[in-house]
Amino acid sequence: MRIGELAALVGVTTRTVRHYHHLGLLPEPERTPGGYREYRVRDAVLLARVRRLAELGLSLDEIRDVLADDEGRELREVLTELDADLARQQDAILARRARLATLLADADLNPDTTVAPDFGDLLHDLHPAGSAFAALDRDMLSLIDTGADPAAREQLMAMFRPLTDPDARARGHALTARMDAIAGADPADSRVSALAVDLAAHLPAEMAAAMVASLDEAETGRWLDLMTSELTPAQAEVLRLMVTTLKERA
Amino acid sequence: MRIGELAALVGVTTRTVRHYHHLGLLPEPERTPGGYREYRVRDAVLLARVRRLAELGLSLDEIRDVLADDEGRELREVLTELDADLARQQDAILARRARLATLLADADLNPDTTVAPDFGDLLHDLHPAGSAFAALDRDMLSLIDTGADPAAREQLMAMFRPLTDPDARARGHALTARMDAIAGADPADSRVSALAVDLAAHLPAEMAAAMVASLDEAETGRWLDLMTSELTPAQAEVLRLMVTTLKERA
DNA sequence: CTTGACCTTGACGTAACGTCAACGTCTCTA
DNA sequence: TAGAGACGTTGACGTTACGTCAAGGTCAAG
Repeated sequence: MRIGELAALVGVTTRTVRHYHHLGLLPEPERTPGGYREYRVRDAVLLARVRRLAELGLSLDEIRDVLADDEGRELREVLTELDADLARQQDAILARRARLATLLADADLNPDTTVAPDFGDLLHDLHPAGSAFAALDRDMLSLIDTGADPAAREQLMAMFRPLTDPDARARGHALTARMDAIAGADPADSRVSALAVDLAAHLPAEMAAAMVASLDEAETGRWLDLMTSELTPAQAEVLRLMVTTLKERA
Repeated sequence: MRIGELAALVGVTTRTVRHYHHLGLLPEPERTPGGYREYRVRDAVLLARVRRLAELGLSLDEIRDVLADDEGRELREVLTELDADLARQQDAILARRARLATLLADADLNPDTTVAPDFGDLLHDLHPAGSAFAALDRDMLSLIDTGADPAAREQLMAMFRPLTDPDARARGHALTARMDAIAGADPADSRVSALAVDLAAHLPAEMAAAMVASLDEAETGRWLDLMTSELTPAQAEVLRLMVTTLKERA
């Protein structure tokens, strides 16, 4: 038997056979005077055994270990471990398909794949279009959202619910407009401190508490720096003053 | 923000971020005078979006296509296709775990992973140890077994059942011994033709029919050549004569 | 001024083969 | 007997999504 026939017999390519030779998974057979590998039935059996293990999902390295280890107890260990690994993969696929299903069901309503559907709607409603500050705020919130686990996200949504009421939304839009208006103002402008106080008053109590608390945690405390570094001096000052106000209130 | 902070924020490594730059999945930000990449919140949002799609199982190439395509209809297509792919993977894992389970359940009884457990037992019983001919025959049969689908394998097992009866096994062992005995004989030896006739008589009718039929099929017809090429001239002659006898009987 | 943490580009390594390239061998046929 | 076509040989690069050095530059703190 030459290599093509062996490969066809076992259902692999000749490249695969040579690869297994190279890795030492299959012994090199005798050569004909012309240099061709000459296989016998035994080689086909050995190759078929390697394929069986490979199709179970073992890596070629693992297969070599198993074959070297006199096929005793090593095999059970590896197979058991492999089964556990497959179980994990099953769970992972299940989770991914679940996320896919909600995404697909919602894709028509909400073409923004950045963020969970419900939270995406919320962000979309909350802020007026065409505002640089609103864009930044939306980015920050969607970032926080993507980094959160489902429980934390639910908590986050709950905190925002008071702001989705029509009256609150109108007040929010007005505040956003004032933030845009002072973009070029002096940080000492009297409108700056006034806006900070009004913003602090506008935030629901729970949200204010969460924001203050987050400032002391290394992982979440950076949001204020991140935002101020992308705002004008006056706008940054508004945020800093607002946080000060929130702290005093706590 | 510098690259390390961005990466930590989104939960990836800096290498990943640079990789995405290289592939054009994430725009290169401005550089500081020192040559450092300087990121803004928007970049974190873009990176998070890429990660979301990647974690769903899209390849980076697919992600680039999706992002380039104005996020319209392309996304639905890819996601639907991905879901089908995941479903197939689930089935594959399920099948592998099933095979694993039977292997694990049987591994103590039968340490031979070359062949299905039940068929392995059968082969082990059928032939005496220490016979070159028996070894070759076992190899051939296990090869045929690994190449067969479950239905064909069941059929195969059924054909062998008559040979597992104690009397039949004793007769089979005697025939194997005779085959070994004539290894060095002349192909014209009278024991050769006698053994061929006795072998033909020993085979169950169904098996004989299957063997004769297989000779005319390109895929399965090679078994005779494979075996004779690994036997002594006299033994090969026995097989050829046996096949002739079977053909005449049909 | 040094240290240490962070950044830069460049390049090789991973798993399991697929896919040329450049060239020899074998078998069949004209 | 010569040529064609099928098949074999080794060698090396491509694939995926980064991990992991290497060799060096930048920056804040002590």
